Amino acid sequence: MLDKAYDAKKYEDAIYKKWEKSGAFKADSQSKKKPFCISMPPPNATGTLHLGHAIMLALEDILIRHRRMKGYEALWVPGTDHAAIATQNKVEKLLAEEGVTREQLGRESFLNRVKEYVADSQDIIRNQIRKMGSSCDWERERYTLDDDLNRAVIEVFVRMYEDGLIYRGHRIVNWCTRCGSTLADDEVEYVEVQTPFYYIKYGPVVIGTARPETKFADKVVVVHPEDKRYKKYVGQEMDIDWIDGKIKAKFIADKDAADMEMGTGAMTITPAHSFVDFDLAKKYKLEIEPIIDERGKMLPIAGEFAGMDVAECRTLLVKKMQKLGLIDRIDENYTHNLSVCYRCNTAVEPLVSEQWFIDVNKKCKALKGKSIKQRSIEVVKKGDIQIIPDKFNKTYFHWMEDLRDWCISRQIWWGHRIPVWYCACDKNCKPECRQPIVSRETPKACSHCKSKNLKQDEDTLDTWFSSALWTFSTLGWPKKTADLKKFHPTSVMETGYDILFFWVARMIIMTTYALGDIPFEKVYLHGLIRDREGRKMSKSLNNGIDPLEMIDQFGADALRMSMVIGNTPGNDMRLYEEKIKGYRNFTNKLWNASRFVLGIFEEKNIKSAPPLDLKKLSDSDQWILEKLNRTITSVDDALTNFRISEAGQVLYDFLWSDFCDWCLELSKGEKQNPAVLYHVLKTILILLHPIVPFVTEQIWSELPGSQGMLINEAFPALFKGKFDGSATDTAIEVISALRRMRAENKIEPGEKIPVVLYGHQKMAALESHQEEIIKLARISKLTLKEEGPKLPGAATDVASGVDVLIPLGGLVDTKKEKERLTKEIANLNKYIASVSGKLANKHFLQNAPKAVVEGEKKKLSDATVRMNKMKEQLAHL
RNA sequence: GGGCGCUUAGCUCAGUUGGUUAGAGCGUCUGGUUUACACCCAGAAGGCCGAAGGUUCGACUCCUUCAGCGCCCACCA
Repeated sequence: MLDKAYDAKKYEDAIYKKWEKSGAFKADSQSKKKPFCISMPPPNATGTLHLGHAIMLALEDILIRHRRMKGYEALWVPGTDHAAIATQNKVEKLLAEEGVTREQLGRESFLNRVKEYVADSQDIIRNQIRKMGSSCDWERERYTLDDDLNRAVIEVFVRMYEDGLIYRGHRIVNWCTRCGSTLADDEVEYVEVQTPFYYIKYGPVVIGTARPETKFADKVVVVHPEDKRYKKYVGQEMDIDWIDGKIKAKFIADKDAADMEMGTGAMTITPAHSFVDFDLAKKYKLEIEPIIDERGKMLPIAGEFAGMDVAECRTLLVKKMQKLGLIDRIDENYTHNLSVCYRCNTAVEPLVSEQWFIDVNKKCKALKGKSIKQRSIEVVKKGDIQIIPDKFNKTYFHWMEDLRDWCISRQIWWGHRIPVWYCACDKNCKPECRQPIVSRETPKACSHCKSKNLKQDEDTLDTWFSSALWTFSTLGWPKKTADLKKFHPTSVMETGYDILFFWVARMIIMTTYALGDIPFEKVYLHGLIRDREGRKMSKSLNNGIDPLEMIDQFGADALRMSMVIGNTPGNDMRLYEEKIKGYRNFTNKLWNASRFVLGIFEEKNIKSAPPLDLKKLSDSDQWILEKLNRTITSVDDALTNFRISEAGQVLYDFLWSDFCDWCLELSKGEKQNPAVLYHVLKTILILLHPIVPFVTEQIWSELPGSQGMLINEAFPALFKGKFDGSATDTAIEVISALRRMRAENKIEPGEKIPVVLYGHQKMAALESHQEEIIKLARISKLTLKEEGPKLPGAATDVASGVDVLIPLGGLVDTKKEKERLTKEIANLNKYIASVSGKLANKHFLQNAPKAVVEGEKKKLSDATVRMNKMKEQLAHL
């Protein structure tokens, strides 16, 4: 016998072990079944999982379990990501607490330290993924730094290099001075800050800047060609007084670069520390002179400020400029967007550096003669990849179209080492020796001078380079594995919309290149989980909810449901304890309904599945089977089409309202049909299993005659037959009316009352449900007639065409009853007016579909009948 | 500056291609130990579906404008 209340903690871990041990999560690449595959977005191997991971695990597990039950060969590949910068930062912080820097430790020891840390994190993460009930194939678990995956990374790099898509170049990049590394464009975030804005006299003009410390080498002034104020200077070269004496400055005009409205309309350019200026410098072939170095210190060109931090330099430089009379004025309330590193929030310094890039515009055979940009846009435009919800298409296209070459080299230690070597022989050797050697294997000697003195590139690859290969590298590529053949392209990529660019877009880029194929057919993007006030959960606000704590309190099933119901793809949701508690209550409801049904089986000594005779069904049996059939259809449809919330909602309502409130209550009598109860309960367990796998599996194990584990059960087929539950609908409406009337007239709930029903056309329905009506409406004596007279002083109502009367004069509050009837008649009047208005409209009759017109006619006649009865009753009171 | 989205009951949110007298959960109120469940049961109150126009026989649903809120991208010398 089941416990009185469901205690998730008591069962979940054991159930998970049983699943895992049984091999139920394992997918077979040799099977004949149609494949369904999800690559789990690999959590960063840094610490613990949060709700963002929890919602991803819940959604993906629901999809996987549903498709598995539907007969697909379902594969869910788990894994973790080395998360280059994030992990390195974490370990650097830990080291800082010990007073050590990574440089002091040296590359090798540092990497060992990181490996230890990652191994610990992975253990924690694996455990947490299991806690959520995730039915992923642990034998296929991967890590982005696994040897196999490293091979895939190198393979792609070398191929891209050979195809000319990867190149090495001196270009302006985003540089984090704290991480000491480049960042990709989308790894830069912007924060609004207030800084002083300086207007500085630059010869005959005044220029505005928030960063005077970058201006030491500015030698060119750009103005708009139409700007009357400055037209006279264009093309001139003149001596002007600058920070360290006179310099020569040139004036040029550019209609795209200069904006007359902005600032003073004149600007000087700083090619080495501004993306826009860098491009301008290229355009006009200007000198590109660095001012700030890679540690964020001023270079010798800054004269007495050399070696200073940027901030310090700025303060002192402004003082100097003031003395020199160069400062025109200072605007103290200037707000602008400061670019910062997405991993450590340090200000990003744009600077020029020699780095590796992926060319996004170069056309290439492997991309069907198109560029990365073109291919990536094409596969979504053509619908090969479908993004859910589709509002993200536009965002995706927009990002792709504006994409600049992707800087992929990082000056950090943790990650995939770039497979490039340089000949370190005497520099006078041969000019060719300065060419990088790009190779799959460590080269033995320089191919030009045969020197064995080779040095590998110190840099590692952007972490997103390796995660971009995730869908296929995890399946064995570049080897032609059975897994790859069976499961790629994967079916769905389910992840948060916040990494659409970082990850999803890059997977599309890399897969269309390396495999000539899409990485996945659908992209399902979930929203962010926020706190009760709609704020992002964060450490600094301390408003985060720990999924493990919630699982401990309410169970994994409850947590899963709370994140999945009432939320649609792409939209953020708020989550808080009461919500999770509500779904804990649901799991308990399911538990108790099962407990009740199982009790009946025990009582009747039912030890195995009782045969269900679909030809001998009471009206109530048909009623619940019809509802169940509808539920099966809509749950299947909803899950197939990624409307996961709807599937959960439909099941919630069916279990609670239809099954518990009515089916089980109606079954507490002589007409109880244990076979029907058995099959309905069994079907409910299967249907609910993808969403709440633990509680359903536990109940399943207690269900007499259930075989094997629920996880392996097939998704239910519809019960065959035409089921008519209309008599039960009538009974339900009559019972509800009686309950309402009792409450309105303040009849004690315990008190049994006499009731008169005039059934009219519904006599048969009422006769067949007398027992249930008497019981559920607490009736002492039921008088059932086809029709009859109004009873003086009786409370009356009409339900489903049946006159419902409670003829106890003393019990009825006549005044209230009059008020109620008057109000209802007024309502009906309005309603009838609107419906008959519609039906009087020629255009409506002409244009509306027949079914709609018929529906309106029925509405009108029903309402009219009801109103007439109400009027009669009112007259009779 | 460009783009996207949201605005429905006190709160959190559903509402499939336009056809409901607009739904759920929580909360509130009235009552309840009835063959599982107080993590429960029965009942009730509560909404001009952000505002104004338009299209349509018909609009919460489609279009336009506006307001408030939010997000993303670009970037301001």
